[in-house]
Amino acid sequence: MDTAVTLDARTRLLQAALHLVRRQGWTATSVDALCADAGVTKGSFFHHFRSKEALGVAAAAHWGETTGAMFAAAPYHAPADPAARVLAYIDFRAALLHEDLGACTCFAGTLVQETWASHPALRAACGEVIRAHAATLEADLAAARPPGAHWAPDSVARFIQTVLQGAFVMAKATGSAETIREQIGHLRGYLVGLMEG
Amino acid sequence: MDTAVTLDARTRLLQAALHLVRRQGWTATSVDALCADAGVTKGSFFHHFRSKEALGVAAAAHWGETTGAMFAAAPYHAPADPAARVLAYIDFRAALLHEDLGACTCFAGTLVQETWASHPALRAACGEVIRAHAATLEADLAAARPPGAHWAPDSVARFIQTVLQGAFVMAKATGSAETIREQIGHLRGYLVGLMEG
DNA sequence: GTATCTATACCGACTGGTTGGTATGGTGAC
DNA sequence: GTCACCATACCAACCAGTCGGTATAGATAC
Repeated sequence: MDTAVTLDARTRLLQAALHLVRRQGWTATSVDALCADAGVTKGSFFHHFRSKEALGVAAAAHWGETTGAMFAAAPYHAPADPAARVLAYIDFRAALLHEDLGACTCFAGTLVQETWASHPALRAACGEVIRAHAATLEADLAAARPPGAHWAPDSVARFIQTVLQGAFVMAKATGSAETIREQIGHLRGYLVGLMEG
Repeated sequence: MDTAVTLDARTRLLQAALHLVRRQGWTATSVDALCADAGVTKGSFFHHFRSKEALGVAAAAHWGETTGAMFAAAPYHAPADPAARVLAYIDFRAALLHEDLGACTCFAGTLVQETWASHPALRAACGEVIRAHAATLEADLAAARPPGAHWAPDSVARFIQTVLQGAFVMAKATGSAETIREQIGHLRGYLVGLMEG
């Protein structure tokens, strides 16, 4: 028993990265702080990761895997109508929100905003995670697209992520997660308009 | 002559902050780097600013003033129809884009994403700059709102900023400013739908 | 059974360099 | 003189990363 609490050091470091980087940013999160949060020593850190950047790349992949599994198992796939599934995804994203912005905002979006110009490997890893998540919406959007509509499913999938990422920034600026809910409402209205033809 | 090049040290430091923070982020931009970029010494830095954080607050205000003056003087206010003015603003934002993301993305959005939890003064300064810019759109949106429409001008003004901020994050993730243009296209379509009633 | 070998996981003191910030001194305008 | 402005030298704390070493477990040999 107890295996859920006693994770291996590598996984604890990845979780510490998600925890601290979402709250403090990448540069402000030191290797020592990551080790303290994970309850491991510096020797252990550099045994598992060649560098701080390598941990960041692995953490982005870890973020993609854990959130990917969570979304794959979520109930919004249930409706028979593809347009209803898209809107159920939007409502599911809204239901995930709470006032602790450090726990409900996007790790990849936060990380890439800070490292896009200086750390190409981190930029690529974050870009891939966001692209892959957006891609999971394309099939439902394509099926929900009225004949003759002037929009592309992949472009709308990116727009959904754009609004979410922007809402996270705006929420951090206003200090309240309520901002995100408001913006998701506008996004929902736009999608309804697109899909009802 | 030559006054445009020989700005005072304080202004050069503020411009250095805009230049470096937009490309490297807040924590990764050191006081020494700011001084080197501005061509001043550390003594001068701490003569004009009590701390690095104080420079950040002043830089956010400087960003609000310079961009505010630029938008106030922009041609998108010309159309007689308020809905046309809103769409002209959107098109103006699109026209400002180019491939150098470090020069066409938002200083306040970049800064607040990194400092919202750890530097309350910076968070407040960035939040105010973004709020003030969004507020400049409210009058035109209110005038363009069809009678009986179910949207609030201030909320839509925030949505416009949300999409722009999100598009900047997505552009950094994909590595191309073309992403921003695509997202602004969706935003334009949503606004047309809202304003034509 | 046990001695030996090998690989993985982990530890924490240490290093060279950087950080934000300070102390102090100079210099030109009024 | 004095005061705003700037320069230089300096500091303690902190940074990412290194290094010599230990602990443990499984495989192989005899």
